Amino acid sequence: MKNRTIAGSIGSEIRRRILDGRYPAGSQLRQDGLATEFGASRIPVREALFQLEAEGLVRIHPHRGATVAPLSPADAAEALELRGTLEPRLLSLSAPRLTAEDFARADALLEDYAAALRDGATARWGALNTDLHLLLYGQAERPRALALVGSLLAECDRYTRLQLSTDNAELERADREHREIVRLCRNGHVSAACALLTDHIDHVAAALMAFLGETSGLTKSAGIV
Amino acid sequence: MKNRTIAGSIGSEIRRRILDGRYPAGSQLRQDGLATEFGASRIPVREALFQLEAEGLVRIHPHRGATVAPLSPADAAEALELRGTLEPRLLSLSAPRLTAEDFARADALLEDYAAALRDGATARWGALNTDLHLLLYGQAERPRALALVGSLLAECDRYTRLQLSTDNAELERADREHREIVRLCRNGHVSAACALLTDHIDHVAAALMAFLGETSGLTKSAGIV
DNA sequence: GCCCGCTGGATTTTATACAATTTCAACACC
DNA sequence: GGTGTTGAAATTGTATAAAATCCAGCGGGC
Repeated sequence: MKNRTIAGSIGSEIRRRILDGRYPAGSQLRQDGLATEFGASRIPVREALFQLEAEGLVRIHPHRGATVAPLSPADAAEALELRGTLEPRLLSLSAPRLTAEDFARADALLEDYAAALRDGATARWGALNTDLHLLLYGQAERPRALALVGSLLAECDRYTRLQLSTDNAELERADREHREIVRLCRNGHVSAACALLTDHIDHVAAALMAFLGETSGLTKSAGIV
Repeated sequence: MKNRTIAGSIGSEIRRRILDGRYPAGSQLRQDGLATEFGASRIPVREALFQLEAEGLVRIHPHRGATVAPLSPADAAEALELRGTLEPRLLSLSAPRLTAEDFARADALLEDYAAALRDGATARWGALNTDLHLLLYGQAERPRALALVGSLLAECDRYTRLQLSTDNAELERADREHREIVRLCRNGHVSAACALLTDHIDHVAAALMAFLGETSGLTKSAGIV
């Protein structure tokens, strides 16, 4: 997964650190510091920041520097609302065309997911969740929507990571629902799978909103590692 | 609308030229040429290209240069499908909250639109259409979806511009539908406005698909000025 | 005849150096 | 005491130049 260009690899690393929380929401990203940290010049760093801004993870204020995109309940709600609109539609298109190989990969991802769950490796959870969702929509032949959903999943992971630091039960529920969705798709019950997917996203949204609501100081909790 | 940074203004200019068709789909965008053309260095050009890639107007192949994103019927269909999914939802949220000032601006845009129609100034059409649509969704409080729809509208303009070079009747129909949508919103008939908007987008999609289908060689017609 | 590796040229990518802009704190002034 | 201004420091934005990469064409080998 290594990028052929330094800017690309720096961008991947910064993205990972933002999703990790190592670069907290709202924090300044100084080009010079990042450049020396990665042992490169500032220009690849600049390009990486531009790319990340396009993904919505970074905000660039002209002549005032780059900051990690802030977290807000409204933004999380909108991201999940868009996911709820787009993902079931993609699944309904993709599910009938999923191949045996796709299901094999889905099973592997579910296994990794369960292993990460046992090990308490919440760090791996986000990527696995994204991979599984995108895999299920891969046969929809909607590349633009797929890329968009990928970006939305990445951003939702930022919020979910906050939530997971206090509540692990959601992960097991997500695991059960993922397995059931895959099972329904495999057996050809497309509409049932889509309905469950809708419930899945709605529930994630509701749980996340409840979490964000009770921890009223979002900016404070955004600093969690 | 002038950007504070050279990269921003260069990006705006390149975007305009891509939408104009002055940079045809698939054509190479050489950094050196653009830099000398704009009287700047290559670095602002690079940053502008990165930003445009994020908008989907440019594709960057590492170490192989940047090309204008190709036009394909499948891509147009997906863009319009997404618009058909997102825009009615946005309108239903925004329409009840539109202010008198919003309607005044909408009327002004409709006037400009009609003037451009009389003058045969198809060049201005795209921006006016985008402005009107975005204005109608402005009160939805969905910034992410709004930005996404703006990007989709820009891309749809690339296709519509091809179509308009041979068929002007669609513009008048669009004008009538726009006026009716605004009238319905103003009178509080939100669901009717949303239904009409859905039809509006569906019809644009159908007309565009028919046009793209009959001019089988899309790559050829993509070279139209 | 066909495939493979190599070299020349062009283009992108990155590094270094410089200029423009913003920010913040000290300070005079109202 | 509050407010506007002004300077320097820090940071970003841009230009110039060097390094890495890729592609096309060509010659040699099988």
